[in-house]
Amino acid sequence: MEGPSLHLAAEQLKPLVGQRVLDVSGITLLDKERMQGNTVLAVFAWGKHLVIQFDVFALRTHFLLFGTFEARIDHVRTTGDYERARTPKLELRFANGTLKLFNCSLAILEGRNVRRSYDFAIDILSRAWDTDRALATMKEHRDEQIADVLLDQTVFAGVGNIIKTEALWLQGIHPEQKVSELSTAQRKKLITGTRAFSKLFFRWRKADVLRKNLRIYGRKECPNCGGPVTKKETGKRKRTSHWCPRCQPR
DNA sequence: ATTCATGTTGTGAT
DNA sequence: TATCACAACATGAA
Repeated sequence: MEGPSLHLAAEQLKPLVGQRVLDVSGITLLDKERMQGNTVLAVFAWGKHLVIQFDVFALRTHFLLFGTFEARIDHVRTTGDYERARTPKLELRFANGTLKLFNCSLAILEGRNVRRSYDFAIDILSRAWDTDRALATMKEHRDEQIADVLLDQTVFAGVGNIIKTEALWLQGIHPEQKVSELSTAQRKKLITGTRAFSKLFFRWRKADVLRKNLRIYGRKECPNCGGPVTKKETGKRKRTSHWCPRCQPR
């Protein structure tokens, strides 16, 4: 799950703020009983994290590759997911609804305001996003492939393989290009383009029309030139990249 | 039936 | 010390 999906989740779960946890269950090994009777003080997303703040601690969820959640608040189903029979890792019941978290990595963060421990300047979807900062951090990775740097959560928190792939295609940049081979203008355009695409991703995801709007990810032909798309694991991260060798020359 | 995938962390070998 | 391959987690869609 990429950043925009987490920001959407946080938006959907806002009605839980002020609600008290009436019941806790699930197969997590965390001390989940701590949440029993506790009130949700805030819900927010940072990068690929979803954070639910309680009084003196917070619950941090990372959905990794296979994670999903299901929420019904005021009888409204807030995800496109269907009812799942399997046991949630964690289930929280409130007076106004229920939240189920599946196949995710959970952690308890100590603190009354863990939001302060997150640096929102590197969250691709945050209002606090700092392009100059990203430009500067990028320089510290000049020998790495750009596809690897885009996935680096300490540089572009929230960017995942789809955003990476689409953003590179939109800018006509080959995923295996090294940062040092890109001009400053190219880097700037890539950064602002990645952020702009992330916002589109959010909008499409919300309207459940993401897949059909992806132009190169998972495609066989380049929508720009009609040529064949190359699909290959790239970089030290060995994540799949799709690119058009004609429109994204090395 | 098999393979692949919107991801990260930890371990042990080199 | 750094880097790397690999494992582990765990499920749905094609």
